[in-house]
Amino acid sequence: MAAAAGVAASTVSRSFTNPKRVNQHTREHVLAVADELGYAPNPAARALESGRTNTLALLVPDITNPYFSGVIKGAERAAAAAGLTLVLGDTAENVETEEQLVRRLGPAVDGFVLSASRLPDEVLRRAAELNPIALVNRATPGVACVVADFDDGTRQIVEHLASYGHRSFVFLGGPPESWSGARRWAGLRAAAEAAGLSATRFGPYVPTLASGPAAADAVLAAGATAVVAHNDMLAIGVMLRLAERGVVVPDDVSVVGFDNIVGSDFCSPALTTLAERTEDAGARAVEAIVAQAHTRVSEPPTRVLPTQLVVRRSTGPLRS
Amino acid sequence: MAAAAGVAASTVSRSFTNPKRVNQHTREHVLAVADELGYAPNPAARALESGRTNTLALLVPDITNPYFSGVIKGAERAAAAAGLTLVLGDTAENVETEEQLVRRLGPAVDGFVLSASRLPDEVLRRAAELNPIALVNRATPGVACVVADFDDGTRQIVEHLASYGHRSFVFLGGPPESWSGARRWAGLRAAAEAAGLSATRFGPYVPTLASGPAAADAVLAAGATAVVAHNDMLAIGVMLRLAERGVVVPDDVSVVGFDNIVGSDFCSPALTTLAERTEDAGARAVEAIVAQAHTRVSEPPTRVLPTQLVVRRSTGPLRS
DNA sequence: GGTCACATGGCAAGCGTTTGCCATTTGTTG
DNA sequence: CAACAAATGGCAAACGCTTGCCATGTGACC
Repeated sequence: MAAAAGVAASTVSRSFTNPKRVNQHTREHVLAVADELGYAPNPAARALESGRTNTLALLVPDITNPYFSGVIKGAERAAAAAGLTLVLGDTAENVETEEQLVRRLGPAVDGFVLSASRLPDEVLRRAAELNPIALVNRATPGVACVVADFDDGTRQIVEHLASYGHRSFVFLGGPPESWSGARRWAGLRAAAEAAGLSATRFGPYVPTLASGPAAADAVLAAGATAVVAHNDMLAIGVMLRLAERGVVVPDDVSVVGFDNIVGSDFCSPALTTLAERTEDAGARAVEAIVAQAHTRVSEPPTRVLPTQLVVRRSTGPLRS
Repeated sequence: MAAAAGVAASTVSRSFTNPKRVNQHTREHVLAVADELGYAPNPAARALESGRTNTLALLVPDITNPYFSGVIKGAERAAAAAGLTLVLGDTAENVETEEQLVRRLGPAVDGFVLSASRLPDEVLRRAAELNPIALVNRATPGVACVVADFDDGTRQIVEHLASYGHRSFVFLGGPPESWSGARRWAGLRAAAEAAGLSATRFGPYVPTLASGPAAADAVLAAGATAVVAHNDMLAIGVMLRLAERGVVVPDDVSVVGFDNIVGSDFCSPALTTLAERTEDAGARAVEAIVAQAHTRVSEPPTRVLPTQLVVRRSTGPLRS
């Protein structure tokens, strides 16, 4: 390339990265030749020198889970806006896979967004020393994170149920390792106490459609009038089973989910659910990493994103 | 790293890439030290030397569209199995964005998987000269591709409707630029002719829930007894509107979708839809690229993946 | 014991950029 | 017109790894 343009490699380099350092005329010529040759600076060589790869990795437990689609999209958009390339990794809900990916990708990226990470605090802390890291819906001291406001969200849920006259509800728990699952239950319990409701936790359940029958049967056996499920998939699975058993939602039982996934709007009845701003979360996490790249601070910020209860047809008044 | 292990850099390198070239004992020691130090070879430096980045890019029109989740997951899995890193790009259903991404990522990756590409044949051909490319659900001469068997799939749909006594159906078309949309309609028309049914095409519609009302109303106005929608989201949108207007599916109108997305199983009534093997498609596309990296052939293969009609409750006998 | 093949480790030359430093040219100022 | 500063381009080192080549050590075979 340098030869083709009749200049030194350094001039080509500066034409791309440091315009003011070369004569405008020269620069135009270089760029013209580059365009003609379809030339673009080799990113690997660039990375070698600078140590910066202009690449970010986003790790999620399950790419196909629609809940993470929002995070992915938001991160992708923010990364593109910052001129960064996004590498996507699927940890298969598996701690070893996650750790391995962090290790393997480490030298190849400028930072990690870890969504719903299962990594122990200790491992996270160590990884954060090597690469900028931002957590989504997971918190650990010393690492930047973006979390949904579950305290407020769960309060909204409880008050919504209370306003319909419910005096108690059942929480169908998800995976025990889930940080957000723990936050949800803690929030629900606190809000229930504040509102004078009684809350019971069932489970843990694998939060999928397939767990619906077992969970629904447990709910019926307990004679509950309201159910809050770990996520929408489980909530929908429960509703399917309830319908099968002739139980009417919301007349007999009210059902609430978490996540507001695609489908929670068109299942039957449409599901009342707590919506998180997942795209925002992904974008903020990327921004946090970009900020860290500039200036590392000892105690990175925790951002709390608002949540909103989307009220649909799956909740209703307590049958008197 | 070399210093820490007390060997030369070349020995470290060979310990990782060329085990037989190093004494097993030495190698174990090197790997042990590497593990202790959390060391991993710098991919950028590796890429510089070899020109291979061990990275693949997957471009999809919309990451959040559940239809592509399968392709992403399949590609991710196949890439991981081949020791490749997957870079994900969202083209935002936009030709310029797609072209720009291909250009920008080109030197940084060993190949592209382009899912539902909107790029003109000419551009694709040119890009394929620079990087190995595999297309998913898009075909163009000279480029490897993996496509669903729409001819057979549409035949299954038509015969299914015919078996219920339907004598005609309406196809609700999607975006005019969609290659698979064109294949779907061509297949339906051919199958309809073969089976002696009459087929009419409405649209184009933006294939989302939101287009449901317009499409459903057109269907009702035409007095159709069966509808085949461009995809599941549109099909579900139509069903929601039909329910709103008191039309019973499948008693009054049968509805069929494409894609078998998450949610087609729990919408009401559950949707009869043509399932593609999207994970397989993603995996096969990655494999095609890996194969090309070894040996470039003049006319790369087209792989056709079977499709299967998933019959659920949204289709039924013609009301007599 | 002498030869030879083979196993193994080190040396050093790149790979394509970036960047600090120097040389040259051009323009400015007193 | 001298002296100096600014603009601009080139040179060369460095980034961390791979790999061809060479040096050394070891055992086998005659």
